[in-house]
Amino acid sequence: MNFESIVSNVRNIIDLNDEEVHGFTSFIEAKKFNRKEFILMANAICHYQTYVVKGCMKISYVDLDGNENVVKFAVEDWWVYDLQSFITQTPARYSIQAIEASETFQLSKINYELLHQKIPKFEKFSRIMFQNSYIQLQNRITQNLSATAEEKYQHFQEKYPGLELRIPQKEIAAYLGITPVFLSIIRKKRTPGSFIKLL
Amino acid sequence: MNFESIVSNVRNIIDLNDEEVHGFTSFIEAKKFNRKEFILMANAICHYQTYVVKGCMKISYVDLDGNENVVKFAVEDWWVYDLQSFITQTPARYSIQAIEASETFQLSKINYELLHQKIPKFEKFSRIMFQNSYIQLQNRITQNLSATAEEKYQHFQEKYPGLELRIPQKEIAAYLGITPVFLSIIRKKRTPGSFIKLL
DNA sequence: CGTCTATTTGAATGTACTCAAAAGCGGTGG
DNA sequence: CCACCGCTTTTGAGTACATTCAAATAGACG
Repeated sequence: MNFESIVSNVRNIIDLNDEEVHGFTSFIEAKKFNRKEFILMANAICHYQTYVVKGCMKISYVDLDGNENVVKFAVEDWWVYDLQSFITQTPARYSIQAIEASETFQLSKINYELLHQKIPKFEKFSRIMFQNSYIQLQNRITQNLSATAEEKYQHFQEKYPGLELRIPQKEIAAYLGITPVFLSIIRKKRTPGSFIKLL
Repeated sequence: MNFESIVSNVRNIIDLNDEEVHGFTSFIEAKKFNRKEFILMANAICHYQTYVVKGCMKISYVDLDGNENVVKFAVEDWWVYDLQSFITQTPARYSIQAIEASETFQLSKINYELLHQKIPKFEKFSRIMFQNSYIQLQNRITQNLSATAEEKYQHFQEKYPGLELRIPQKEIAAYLGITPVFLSIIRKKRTPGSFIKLL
């Protein structure tokens, strides 16, 4: 099992000696998901924090009109979970689903508590994770209030470089809050006839 | 000084005996603000958590196009502060301004730390405040992604009952992410000619 | 190869914005 | 108390942005 990426992800936030690294890795479990497999379904309890080693997930909900809205994508080196459900162990508002076949590490709620008891400095890690989630949400709000669909698409590309080549367009449309049809039009507009111009 | 409302606000989340109530109230300061006065300006450090006893505040930012976007209103019994700036003591992304003449209680960052040392159960209070802020943000995102301006206005009315009668319409428009002109049209449409129909 | 889903294209429609002008409203000073 | 000033709200016309619906095309997978 290769813990390299997840350990360095944690070490970006808190220092860990070798013993602590071993303590941490003994609490996490490797798990693979197939394309389209659900990690969490809405209204279930979120039992895991999931770290994506390889692949892509989406966290989303279906609104009253039946439209799916994607809150965020989680690609390599991202964490994903329904924060509220995980912390309070109440039914999740969101579902989490693999868009690509994915490899993950998961930290269960039980091990999460044990980890904090055993290595108290993970309090800081969790607090910063929480803060970062909050800041990410804020950024989405500030952008959605003001930006046009085209600007939002550009933000998406900057936030998730290359992801537009990996996943279906309708997932991106659900993230941007626009229809797949309109996203198609935007993308066409953004592709100047670069090839033809060379003739 | 009447601490009744703020103490019951805290007691909705954690139990406090009389001694703890006294400890808490000794850390907070009453402060009044005039209409249009700034509690916090963007790029300054947020030194206070502010609890609104009476009046109305807005927390907002100005985007690149020069448009003001209101993140939330704080009326009676609401807390308002730039969470990120307060916790990390870094420059604020948002500014906070009184819309009505307002009476508040403020908890400074320094007293916030002392309070947590002296009465550790305030850890829980802060954690829940944080969670609630997070959930509020989530709700805004989920609504903004899917709802039309008219639906958003309805949500606003449900979230802040009667507030549309107290504050200028342009503030509401800035909250909804639409122009004041368009909000005027929406409101007209939502007022069926009830009086005339009676004739 | 056939089926199913995703994407593209076009026309018609709806939603929200800009600009400009007029009307309303609150405060201030004479 | 009234007149005036500045700011907010309303109204209308024209425009831009984004959606719906339907049909055609392209891709993915067994």
